[in-house]
Formats: sequence, structure tokens, C-alpha cells
Amino acid sequence: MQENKRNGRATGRLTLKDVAARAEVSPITASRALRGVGRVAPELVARVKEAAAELNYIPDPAARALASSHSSVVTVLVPTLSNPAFGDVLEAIHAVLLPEGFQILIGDTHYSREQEEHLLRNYLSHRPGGLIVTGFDRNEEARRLIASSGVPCVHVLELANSPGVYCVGSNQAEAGRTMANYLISKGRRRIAFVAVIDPRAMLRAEGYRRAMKDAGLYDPALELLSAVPASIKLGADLFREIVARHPDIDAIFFSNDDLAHGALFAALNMGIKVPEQISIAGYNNLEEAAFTVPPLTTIHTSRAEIGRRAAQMLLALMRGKRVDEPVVDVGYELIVRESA
Amino acid sequence: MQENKRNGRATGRLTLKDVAARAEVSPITASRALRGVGRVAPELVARVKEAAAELNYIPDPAARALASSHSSVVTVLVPTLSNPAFGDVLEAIHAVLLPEGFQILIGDTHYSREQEEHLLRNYLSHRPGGLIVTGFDRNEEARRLIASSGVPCVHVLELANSPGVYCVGSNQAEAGRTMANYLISKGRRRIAFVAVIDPRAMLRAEGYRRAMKDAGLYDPALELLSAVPASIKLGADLFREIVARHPDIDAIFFSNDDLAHGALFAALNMGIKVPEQISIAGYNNLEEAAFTVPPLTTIHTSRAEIGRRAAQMLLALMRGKRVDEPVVDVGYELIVRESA
DNA sequence: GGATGCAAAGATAGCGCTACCTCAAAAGGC
DNA sequence: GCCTTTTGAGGTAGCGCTATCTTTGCATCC
Repeated sequence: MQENKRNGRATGRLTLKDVAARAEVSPITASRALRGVGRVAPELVARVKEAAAELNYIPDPAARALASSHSSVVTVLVPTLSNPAFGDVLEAIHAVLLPEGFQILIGDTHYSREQEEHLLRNYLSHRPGGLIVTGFDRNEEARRLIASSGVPCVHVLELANSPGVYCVGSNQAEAGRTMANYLISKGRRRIAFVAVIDPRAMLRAEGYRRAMKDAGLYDPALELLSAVPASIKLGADLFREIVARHPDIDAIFFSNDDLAHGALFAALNMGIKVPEQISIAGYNNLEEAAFTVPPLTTIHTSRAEIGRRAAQMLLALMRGKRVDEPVVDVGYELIVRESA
Repeated sequence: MQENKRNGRATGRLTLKDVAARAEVSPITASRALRGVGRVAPELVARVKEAAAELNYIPDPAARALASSHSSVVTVLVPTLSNPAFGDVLEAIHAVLLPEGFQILIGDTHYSREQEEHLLRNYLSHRPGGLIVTGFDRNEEARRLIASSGVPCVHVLELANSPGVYCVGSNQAEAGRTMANYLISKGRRRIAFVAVIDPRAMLRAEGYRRAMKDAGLYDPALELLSAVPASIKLGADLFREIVARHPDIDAIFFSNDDLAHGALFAALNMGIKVPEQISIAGYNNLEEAAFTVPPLTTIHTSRAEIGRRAAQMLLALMRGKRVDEPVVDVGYELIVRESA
């Protein structure tokens, strides 16, 4: 038996060569047939696919990536994983990309630009097939890394209009303005804005300011921003703080539902009537928003649709197809409930 | 210029060869120096590392995976991404593994055994360095895939005691029993169990049944199980259903906080006093549990600790270290609030 | 009918890295 | 002092796949 390679490192893996042998074609033809590229006779394609199915062949992604410098991995960067809002987007992305043969590598930036840059540096070296990042708030170096990597990239949750930028999201500033205007239209005058400092909250703040200024109601003292990560508890704390500081406020627009939820709870415990004394509004329309006491007025955007559309756009980009609509605005909806 | 390779496919990538050249050693020595394996003179190691740092060299994971049949990817399978409970676990796993040079590939099984088997089949072909899966409820084929892959695997959230099985979690059946016993101790007699059908909920159900039988209070009619995914709204619906069906119940143990939250909301709207008429309890201690009306009695387990310990255990396994404690029980805590 | 074109299949040569083996030099043994 | 043994470095040969070039086969044209 001189078959034994002197330098064997056989992995026992089922390879393309096995499939090719079974289909009685060359490995290259088998490769082309399975990938659906180049010109291969339909009859051969069928034979190869059959052989692959019979052998239960699964291509080796590492070998594929090495040979083609393209991998079947899509990297998704989100600011946090414990917020269900991002979970929903991720879930939709996963649902679209998985059946297309892509895997999802997640990166959690913890709302940190440094962390995001670090993740990009590392993950782009994996030559992912595609990249999905959250919003546009990142440092120059991170931008450069994305651009120079040549990896197709889609931005989610926010919108921007510059050439070569692909994004799926909603106009958060506009939505913030809509909410503030709604509160104004309900006769509220001393409307506070309470937020955690994150990029999307800051866009909502812009909309709030515009609406307040347009109505001649803007008072910078009514803005309360926190650098601590959002939580229900934080919302309760911030509610107590803003009420103590400005007893005259008649409405509070929170940058997200978690905070608003905490505020509703605190109001209930303090005997402050919502919405009679103070109207409260949130943002995101998490499921719990419909089940707070009282139910929360908020802004709804379909996170599942954002994820789905972003994944579809990325798929098109990765396949070199033309994307006619590089900016997809999924819109938003003001959900009026009892809290405001 | 006959340097031009006839068959060049140069990627322009910075390779190990460049680092080796700069450090004036052979590529193999450079490889060993960077990986810290084999015997390399300390002086050379320093020179190679310096060269790598100067060139800003990042190894190609695909080439590495192909050559060594080990990748720096850890696959994590969870039942859903939109539930913050799993997000918390994922976040902790990510926090531990990222600094160690591992990336996280997520798979969402949607609570489906078939989907999980499918994911395993595909993802294991990536030769991940490690695998983290949720619980033990999977089909034979999935089990076989994990075992035969040779990939180190840690199970999270549930506990099991069989040789060669690594897990980090808590005893959910025991916790379920604790909750039921608490309700019994408070004088409740007609205690319903309302759940969605998922593996962990079924373990909690076991504990509930044991407690009820031990107290001579078990009545199978008081169990209401739903095949629909859990949501707050579902909890409200199930509450109305169980109350209509069994007007005599004096407590409900829900398999998770979402359902209990919906029930509290429905009770409020129906004018049913909690806990006076019906006590309500949940499971998970999501943040919102402390802010429902009334606040929810529930079971707490540290999801962050589960993720952290699981990642640390996997790290040890991947590095071939001995793991002295293959079963880590992080415990649970009964959180008593006003709802029960 | 021979030149021309254009498919469709195959041969070749890596992608960037590491497992395995070899070899020179240094260290140890009697 | 000669023969082992150890040590540190390098050489070689792939890992499994695909980009690129080459060859083959067969319609098509003047």
C-alpha cells in the first residue's frame, strides 16, 4: 500500500473531488455547477447536484473564502444585544440571509466608537461577504476601514443621502418632530425631552427642538440627557429628577419606551396623574408600550421590515446587482395611546 | 521583468511572509512566534511580534482555518433573538470571547428542532472553534452532529449530569417547584400553570406539578399550554381564557414574565384585584417585572453570569485545558413582589 | 472546405497559512 | 573524544477550493 501519503494530513472530509468523481466530471466543473456560474451543460449541473445531494456534501467555507477572497459570512454590528429593538432587526436579517447560504457574525459595539472601530478592524480582516452597521455615528477611521475594505455595506435604522451609501431606516428627527408637534397640538406647552445620549436619541432631540422652536416653546432647560445606558429604572429616576427640577412641565417626550415606562411607574407611585397632569410619550413601540399603565403613546417603526429590507439590499449588493433604491425609508407611525 | 507571474492572483494582502521577511526569519518561525507554540527563541519571538505590529499585520482566518482545521469562530445557537433574556446571555458570551480573539456566529433556531439540526449541519461545516447551544431539547441527529463534530460544546440555561456534557445554567424544575410552593405557602389552593410550550417552560411545569402533587392540590385542568410564541398580548389572552374556564382559581404561575405582564394588565382592565383575588407569578425577572402594576413576583437567574461562565468554560475546552466543574449551577432566587 | 468563432469542459496554479518532517548545531553521556 | 539526545530553525507539502488559462468540440461563415 504505497497509497499512504508520506505527508498525509487527511481530514477525512468529503470534498468537491468526491462529488466530481461521483458525477464523473472534473472538480472545476463540479464547482461551477454547484455555484451556478459559468457555462455548464444543464445535464451536467443536474448530475453534479444529484451527486452532491447523495453524498450530503457541504462545501468548506474556509477553502472557499481563501480561494475566492469572499466569504459567506455577513458581519452585523449593533450597539447592544440586550435591547430587543436590535434583536428584532437581527432576527429579520438572519431570516433573510440564512436561506441564501450566509452566516451572521455579530459584533456588539456597546455604543462605543472605539469598540466599533476595533470590531471593524478585526472583522473586516475576515473578508466578510457583507457588512451591516447601525446608523452613521462613527469615527473617521471606522469610515475609512469600511470604504477601503470594498465589502458591501448597508446602514440600518438611520437615513442619509450621500452617493454610494446604502441605508434602510426611518427619519428619526422627523419622527421626533412629529411627536413633539402632537404634544403641542394637545395643548401642552412645557414639554420636556428626556433621553439617554445615543445617536438615534440625538436625532429625535433635533426634531423635538425644531418643533418647540417653531411653536415658540423651546426652553433648553427642559432637556435632560443621561450618559447612563437606558433602562426602565433610569426612566423612573429621570422622571423624578425632571419633575423636581421643573414642577411646571406638562409633558415629557422620552427618547425611548424603556425610559417612558419607568416614568409611568414613578408617576403612579408619586400620585401624579398621567396624562392629566403630565403627558408621557416614548419611542420605538416595544411590545410593552401597549401594556403599561396607562398605555404609552409612542412612535412605531417596523424593525422587522428594516432588517428584512437591509438584508435584501445587501444580498443584491453582494451579488453585484444594481440597487436602484439605495435609501429605503420605511417610515414611522405615531401611536396614540392614553399616556398622551 | 519576468517576475510577473503568468498566473498571478495577487490580492495585495499583507501576509505572514511579509512579516517574516521584515523580522528576517522564515514564515514558519514567524507563524510559531505569533501563535506562541513550539520552541522559538525569545529574541526571535520579540522580533517577529514587533514586525507584525509595525506592519499592522492581521492573520487571515480563512487560511488559518483551512490549514489547521480550526477556526476562531464560536457558534452560538439560541431559540430567538427578540427575547432580551437570550440577548443578555449572548452579550456576556460576546464580552468574554471577543478579547480572546474569537468571533461569534449566531444561529436562531426559532424553537424548532428541525431548524436547529439544519443550523448545526451547516455551521459545524465551518469547523467552529467552539459551540454554545441552548438547553438539551434536540433530536438524535442534532446530538450526533455535535458529538461527531469533535467541536467543544457548552450547553446553557439548563443543567444535566452526564459524562462529557458541559453545561451552565440553573435547575429550572427546582425553581418551578419553589415558586409553586411559595404560592401554596401563601394559602393559595387553586393554582393554575399557564405556559408556552418550550423546553424550559416544560421543566418549570414539572416542578409545579411536583409541588402541587406533594400538597395534594394537583389538578391537570389547571394547566394551560399554548403553542404560540410568548408575548405580553398572549399572556393577556391566556389570562382571560383561564379565568373564564376556572373562575375559582386563586393564583397563576406563568412560565415567563411576558405572559405574567399581559395577565396583570388584563386583570387590571377586568377589575380583578391582584393579588387579593388572584396571585400572579412569572419567571425570568426581566427588568420590566419590577415595574408592572403591581410589581411581579418572579424567579431570578443571572443570565449574564450564565453567559460569562459558559464562555469561560468553552475557552478552557478549546484550549484543551481540564475542566474540573463540567456542570455549573448558577442558582436561582425567588423574587417576591406585590403580585403574589 | 478551411478559417472562424464560440461554447463547454479540463488543466494548472495558487489563495495564506500550518502540520509534519528534516537538518544543523548545541548539549549531554560514558 | 565519539556517539547519542535535545533544541531551534527551516523546507516541503498540502488544507479544499476557485481564478485563469488552455484545450477540445462543433456549429457557422464566406
